[in-house]
Parts: sequence; structure tokens; C-alpha cells
Amino acid sequence: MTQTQSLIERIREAGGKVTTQRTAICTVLEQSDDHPHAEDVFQRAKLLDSTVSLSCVYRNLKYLVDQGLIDALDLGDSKHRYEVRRTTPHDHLIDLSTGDVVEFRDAELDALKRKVASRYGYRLKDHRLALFCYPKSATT
Amino acid sequence: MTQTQSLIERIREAGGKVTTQRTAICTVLEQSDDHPHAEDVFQRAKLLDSTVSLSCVYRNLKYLVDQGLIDALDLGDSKHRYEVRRTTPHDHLIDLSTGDVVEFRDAELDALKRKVASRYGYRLKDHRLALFCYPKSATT
DNA sequence: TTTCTAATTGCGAAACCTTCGCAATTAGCC
DNA sequence: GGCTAATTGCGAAGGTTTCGCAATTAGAAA
Repeated sequence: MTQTQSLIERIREAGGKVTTQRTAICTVLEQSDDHPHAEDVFQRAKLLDSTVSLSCVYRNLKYLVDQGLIDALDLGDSKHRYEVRRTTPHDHLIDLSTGDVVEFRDAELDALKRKVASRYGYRLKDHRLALFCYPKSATT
Repeated sequence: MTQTQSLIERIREAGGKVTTQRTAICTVLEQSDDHPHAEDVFQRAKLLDSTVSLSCVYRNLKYLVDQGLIDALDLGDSKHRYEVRRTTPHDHLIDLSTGDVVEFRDAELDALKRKVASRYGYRLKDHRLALFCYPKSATT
């Protein structure tokens, strides 16, 4: 029961097969903190294992999402972006002047989301919050 | 300066042309409160004007978004969904057991979003919040 | 080690949503 | 009515994602 198990370790425990392609893809995801989309993952994984194909990347991303090991994000553009799921959920702030993505977490905000859901008779299962912002200093 | 101007009235004021197709599309949007996607709008608009084409729908949706008259939403699936923009912004709660979309607004939540953005040195320009929920009574 | 089987892969094709190019039409203005 | 630029329909093309199928391979069993 390691504190931080790697994706591959968790796949193995779950009975998934550990292929070289899957290993490369997981390594890429663990080493990327920039919310890469499928094509990004593909390009980076090819450097680790030249046999990785694009459809293999898509299949593994889907597999990992289904396993609950990574999350698919919708950050405004038409492509899905991915990140390894961490124990602490968080939201995203998109810098409209640079495209940078800032991760944040706010307990008060989390509580309020649940409270609002409850007010309407619901129990919060999941959520997506993206804040699109400009730097304070910017004029636009 | 009518309280509630129709989309077509606002298009005319802005100098846009009022075609039968555009009128049908705007009528559909104004009569739909279920956040239709492009194909939905197309099917409904065809009933009002059989000459409406799918590309015309896409072009007009884009046009209306650019004009700030409607909003494009990302509610989890891969398609854009649309709604007439109202004076009061709001967020969305998705009922995972039925797929229903509940609109809500919470001033405290709005203020907190701005506060969080500010904490990171940003000014909130826009945001997307979707709460995925189950009814309180549901077991899952 | 060898064998077996189901999971996984590569490839290309296809599906899906959306945009585009271009010639034809049309709304709004003179 | 006639002019002009905006708008349209059509089909093609674009971009992202999925799928079908035969070939490969990881992991288990012998």
C-alpha cells in the first residue's frame, strides 16, 4: 500500500496487461503536468516507444478514464485534455492571455457546490469548474 | 428599448440580414429551453422552414454566439449545446439519472469565483460550472 | 520452457461534429 | 426595378475520436 502508486502498478493490480505501449503512455501522463491532449500524449509516447500508435493512445486514454485513473478535461477547445487523477480534486483557471492552466482548490467553493446541489434536491457526484480569466494587470 | 427584445429584432438593429432561415433558427432557440445542440436546432427549424440546411444552422449558431446573443455550452457530451443569453448568467446542474439540466444561480458562488480568481492574480472574464448530481433519494 | 488464450496492438477506414469553398440566391438600400 | 454585399445550399473537407480485423503479445497454466 504505497502512498503514491504508479499508474502501471495500479493497472497490474487491477489485472490489466502491462504492455510497452501502455507503459510509455502512462509514463508520459505521469511526467506531464500541462494537461496534454491525445496528440500530445502520442508525440511524447513515441519518444519512449516508437511502436506506439495514435489509436493505441486513444484506447489507453479511454481505458484509464474508465478505470478512474485519469480524468478527461474540457477546457474550452475542442480536444479532450488529460491529467492523472489525484486524491484531491481541483478546478482549473485558464489564463486567456497565454492559454496557461492554473490548478486550484478552494474548500469554501467545494462546500458551496454541494450546498447548491442540495438546495435543489441533489447530491453532488462530480463537477467541472473552469474559470476563464485575464491577469489583473491586463487591459483587456 | 423593449424589455425583452427578440433575437431577430436585435439582429436587425445590429444591421444583420433577416432571412427566413435565420428567423426560423432564432424562433427555435427562443422556444427551446432544453439546451438543444446543432442537430436539434436543425430538425426543429426545418419544421418552420423546410429550406434550412444544417450548415446554415451551424453558421447562424456561430453568428449568434459571436454577436453575444446566445451561449454555447459544454455539458459533458461532445456536442455544443446552445441557449439564448439572458441578462442573468447562471450555471448548470445535470441530473445523472435522467439527463435533465437544471439551471441555477447563486450569488455567493459567483462572488467566490471572482474571489478565487483574484487570489491567483486574475480577473474573472467568464466561467463554466457544471454540477453532475444524483437525486438525494437515489441510491447510486 | 512451452503452450494457450484473451487482451492488446497497428493499420486503415469510418464515424462524428463542425467548418469551408463556391456558385446561386436574396435582403436591404438606392 | 436594380445593385451589392450578406447569406444560403450543397458537397467536400477538416479535425478529433472510434471501430473492425487480423496480427501480436502478456500473463497464466502446464
